[in-house]
Amino acid sequence: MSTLYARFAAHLDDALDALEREGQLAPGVARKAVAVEPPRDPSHGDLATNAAMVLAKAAGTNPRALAGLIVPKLSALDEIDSAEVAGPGFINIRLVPAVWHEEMRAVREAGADYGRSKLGAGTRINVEYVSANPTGPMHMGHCRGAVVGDALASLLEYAGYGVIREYYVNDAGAQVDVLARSVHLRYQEALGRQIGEIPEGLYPGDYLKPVGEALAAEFGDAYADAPEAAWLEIFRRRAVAAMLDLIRADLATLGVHHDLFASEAEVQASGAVDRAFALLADKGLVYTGTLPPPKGRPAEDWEPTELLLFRSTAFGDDQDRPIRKSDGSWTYFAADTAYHLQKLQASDELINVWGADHTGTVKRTQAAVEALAGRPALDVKLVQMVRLLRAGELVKMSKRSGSFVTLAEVVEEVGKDVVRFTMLTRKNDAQMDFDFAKVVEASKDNPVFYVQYAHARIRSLHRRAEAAGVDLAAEADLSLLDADELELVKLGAQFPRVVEAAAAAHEPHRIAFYLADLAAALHALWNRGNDDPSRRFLIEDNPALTRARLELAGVIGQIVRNGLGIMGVAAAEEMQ
RNA sequence: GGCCCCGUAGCUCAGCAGGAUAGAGCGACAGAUUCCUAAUCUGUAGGCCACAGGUUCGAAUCCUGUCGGGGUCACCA
Repeated sequence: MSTLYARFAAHLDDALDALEREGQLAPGVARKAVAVEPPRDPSHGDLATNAAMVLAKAAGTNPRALAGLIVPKLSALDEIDSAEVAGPGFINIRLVPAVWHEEMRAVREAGADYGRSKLGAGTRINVEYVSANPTGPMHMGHCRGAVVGDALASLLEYAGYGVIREYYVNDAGAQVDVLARSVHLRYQEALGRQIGEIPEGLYPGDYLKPVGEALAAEFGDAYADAPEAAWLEIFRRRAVAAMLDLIRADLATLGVHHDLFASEAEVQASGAVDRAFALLADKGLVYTGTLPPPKGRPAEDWEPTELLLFRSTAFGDDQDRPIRKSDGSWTYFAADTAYHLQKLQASDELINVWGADHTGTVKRTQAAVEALAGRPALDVKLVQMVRLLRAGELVKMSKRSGSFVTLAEVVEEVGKDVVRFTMLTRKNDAQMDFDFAKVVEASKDNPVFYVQYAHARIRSLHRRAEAAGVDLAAEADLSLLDADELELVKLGAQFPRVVEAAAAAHEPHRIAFYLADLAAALHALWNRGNDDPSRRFLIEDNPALTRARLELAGVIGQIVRNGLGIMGVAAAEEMQ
């Protein structure tokens, strides 16, 4: 299925070919900058192209003159009602209504696939998101990344990419040892020991109690008084597995499911790190050296140390990065590099969705990927903080007391669909407020509600039509639709374009904004029926007109569903 | 101090890989609304796109610098 815009780009191409044959245009001039787009101002028509302005210089003429040559070729097409030169040399094109009727049939025919694209051409792309440390349940800090990553993955699938949804489990560092110790305490507690206050530095949350109980049931008191070395490894494994179960359950309430959970410990144990740096050493990118002292702060305890370094500055990083600590073990960065190599083996492109606090590590990671892949293959989407508000008041979260707001609580309170939609109402790198009261408000200022309402309205309309005996499968005479109604079709017809642009930019929020626009246009059309009953969708004594308008509603409903589907939001059949 | 992100209407934010007179919602102002097509509607006002240069037919968008706001600077994960 080619989009309407691609089709007219092809028509334009044909016109330019013809001009070349006629000697009006030098052959072989690059047309890369030529665009066929909907003009921003609808009064300029349905489509506009900048072809004449872009090509005028190469044609040795001025834009308006060249446009004057292109226009007759386009005007000759049946699908084009008029084409005219405008402004500095734009060509504005108006299409005959039949084009829009045809597009409506295309929506009906493609159904849930309307808007799907071959843009990705099967390119394999790995989206890594969430990757929260496996030390406890998900809290709201993880939520935005989870939704953005998941929607981005769906968007890319819709645009024709082969997508892997991946979660990197940081199960190798110091904090999972802390987790194991915390669990050991809960284990002792389950055995009836007095443990008193949870010491500073351990995880105090109650969610570790069941893990301790399970270990008590499994091992009895075998490890109760044993030295740490005897139990650390096994407790860590059990605890991480339990935390991942928690996390998976939390993510499931959001409708987020990963294809793959990759273990940092396994990456380290498998020898992948050695292999990755052997590769980089072959390229001359590994050396032993000394880093400059830290900048900004005066560092009294800093002393120059020889370390094994990766030459990330060769790829734009600010300084080279250590790959081995002075105790000989790999740094986090080293393991991360090996992990990215692992991902590259199954994918052509990588995307990491990270919290904004990881800003500082973007360059080195991209440097490592570029070194390994031979080209820049990693895009990093940083998601900014979400402030939680309750009726305008900031909800305080304290890590120390463990009184963070969990993801599960929020989903429980406002629902999965509201959370997901709301998280996509800002672009990823803008800060966001999440107000419990506002996100569930049933009013026009709440895009979540307004989009759902639009869909529910359409469904309710169809239900009533069916009850009144209208045959929704019957052929509709779309020529009965008026200009305002066709405007709505035109907006709907932009959906495939929006999908492609959003996918290319890795920006799922664009779908949400588009749906809000589409919903507003639908409501506006609907509201005309308040003043003028003849413009309602159901006209009792005019079955043909009713049928055409119902078809329009159905088409818009389909597009809303498809857009919401990408966002992972269920379309409402009715409002409450 | 280095690097990254941000600066668009009074507020909250869009602005589609450079396009024509810069948009939406809220708020303000002026009207409409005894409607089960309900959870409002119509219209108006409001802008030096932080600032200064540059690139070009054309810049909110790309480049450089300045100012202002935020984030980040580990052999941590």
